[in-house]
Amino acid sequence: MRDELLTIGRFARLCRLSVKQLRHYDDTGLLAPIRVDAGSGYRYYAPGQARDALTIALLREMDLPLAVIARALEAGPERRAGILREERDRLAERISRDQARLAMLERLAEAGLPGYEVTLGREPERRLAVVRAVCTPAEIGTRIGECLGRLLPVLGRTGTAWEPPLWGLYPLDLEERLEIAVGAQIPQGEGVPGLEFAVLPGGLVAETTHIGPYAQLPLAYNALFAAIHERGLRPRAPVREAYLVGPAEAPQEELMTRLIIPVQENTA
Amino acid sequence: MRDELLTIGRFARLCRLSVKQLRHYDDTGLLAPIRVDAGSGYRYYAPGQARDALTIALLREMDLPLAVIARALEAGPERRAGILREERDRLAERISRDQARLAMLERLAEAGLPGYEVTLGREPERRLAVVRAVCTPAEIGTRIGECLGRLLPVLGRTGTAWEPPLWGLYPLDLEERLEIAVGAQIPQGEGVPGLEFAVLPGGLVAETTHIGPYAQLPLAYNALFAAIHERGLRPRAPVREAYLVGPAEAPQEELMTRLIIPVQENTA
DNA sequence: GTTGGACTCTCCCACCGTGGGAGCGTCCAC
DNA sequence: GTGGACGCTCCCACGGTGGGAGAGTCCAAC
Repeated sequence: MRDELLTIGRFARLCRLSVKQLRHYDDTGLLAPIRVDAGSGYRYYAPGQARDALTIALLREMDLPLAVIARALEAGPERRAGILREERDRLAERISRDQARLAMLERLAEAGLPGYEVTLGREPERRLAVVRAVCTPAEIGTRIGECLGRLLPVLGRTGTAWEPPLWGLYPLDLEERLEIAVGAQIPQGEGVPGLEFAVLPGGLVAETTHIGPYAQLPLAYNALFAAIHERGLRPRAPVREAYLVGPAEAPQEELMTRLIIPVQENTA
Repeated sequence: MRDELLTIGRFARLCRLSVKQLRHYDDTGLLAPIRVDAGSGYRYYAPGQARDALTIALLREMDLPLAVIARALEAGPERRAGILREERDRLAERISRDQARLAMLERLAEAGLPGYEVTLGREPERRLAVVRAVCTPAEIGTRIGECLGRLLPVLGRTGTAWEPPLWGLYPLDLEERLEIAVGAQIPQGEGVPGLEFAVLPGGLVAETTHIGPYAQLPLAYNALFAAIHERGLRPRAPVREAYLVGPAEAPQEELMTRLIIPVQENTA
């Protein structure tokens, strides 16, 4: 008999969901029982609702948010496939983020937290031809690439004899709106037509060298900032990165980056 | 001057944490400011606290729970490494779970939700020699392997002419305490010394065939249960899996499994 | 018909970490 | 001394699930 209705407990066991979950799905409109007794408030489900409930259980197992599941249930097959593809991409992204985290954790567990030798030194003044950009922290990688794509052709076209390495300039704080820049040191005076000119003042700096993927730079910055503050110094913008061995020259694992932060005595 | 104290806002920018976070870490005892003004309640941080704060930010970035971070901060270097290794393993596990989810999602997005052809049919009675086990849902894979490890040697030793495929028996509901069994069909009568004997009654069943990794079996069960309930039928334990092509014979992608659920007319 | 036990109801709280906002107090430089 | 930036506390929200209290309901066995 198709008409036989099921109480919430039976239905829950049938669909591998908990009673709590079913009530929650009712409250949020995701899956309402086919009948609710007006007097007692008892929920009754039809066997035919098991398909939806099972689908919900399945999609929850893949960690889709309930809101997304709701859209997927209401949508037709083609839109549903689109939604699932979106979620697949979201999940793929999370996996790659997690893999980066895993690598960092690995490194931390083996090398320990310090691991970086921080030195104080003096930097000479440097004159750079730079390209600037504004972005969010997540976009840095892409934006830097774009800046390089604008910087290098101009240097080539104008025959500028720039001196490696390439430089990256960053603010001290990782805010939502970051002003970043990529530059190349140019030999003298007055810059390159079509490129902005910038002077990095010389003076006291703290520095360290990071070897490995850029995703693990935070480890190095951690050590660097910690050392700076422990010495009672104050970091000053912009933070400078010198790309000693860049992505064009070597695989991720062998990238070499010098991190340089100008510092100032903490004159209170 | 090392003695200069920082207000919460300054300190937050320094450590790439939000003010809200710092207050929360104070409340939970993870990182207390070095001084709290008794009158105004203002929190003041010492520059030397930046190391801890930066470490917290770093570990949070790797998604470690605050409680774990707290333990890691208090612990010495060697215990810290141990904690980090644990977390690394946890993360690795999550990644592999997510990868399984990703594969299922992929399949769902491309093949759509139905994808399985469910047929109704009649099964003959089968006599099995079985090995039983009790486990949680997560342990199924391991336990089944163990059962096989107990079943096959006895069959070989006794020279029993069993008929492939191997069978798995499962309860209908995935509860915390699952009674599962693995069995082989034996030709006649009275079983095998040292093995339990079981009879699978013949009768009406719903069935479908799954090709692919076991992690994606839920997709097939979803279709199967949905079809059963839509036809107004009632599933009956035990659910039977026939391992037509098993892990010993083929790679994950080519595993073939027949899912069989005895059903009963819904006599109300 | 009654009783008892299994089931169901609603409502509140907890987890975790973060952010938003209200309403009010404090600090410092002009 | 005044304005604006900054600080404080307290509450609520997100996501999804579980636990538990206290009360009501259903049904089968007696």
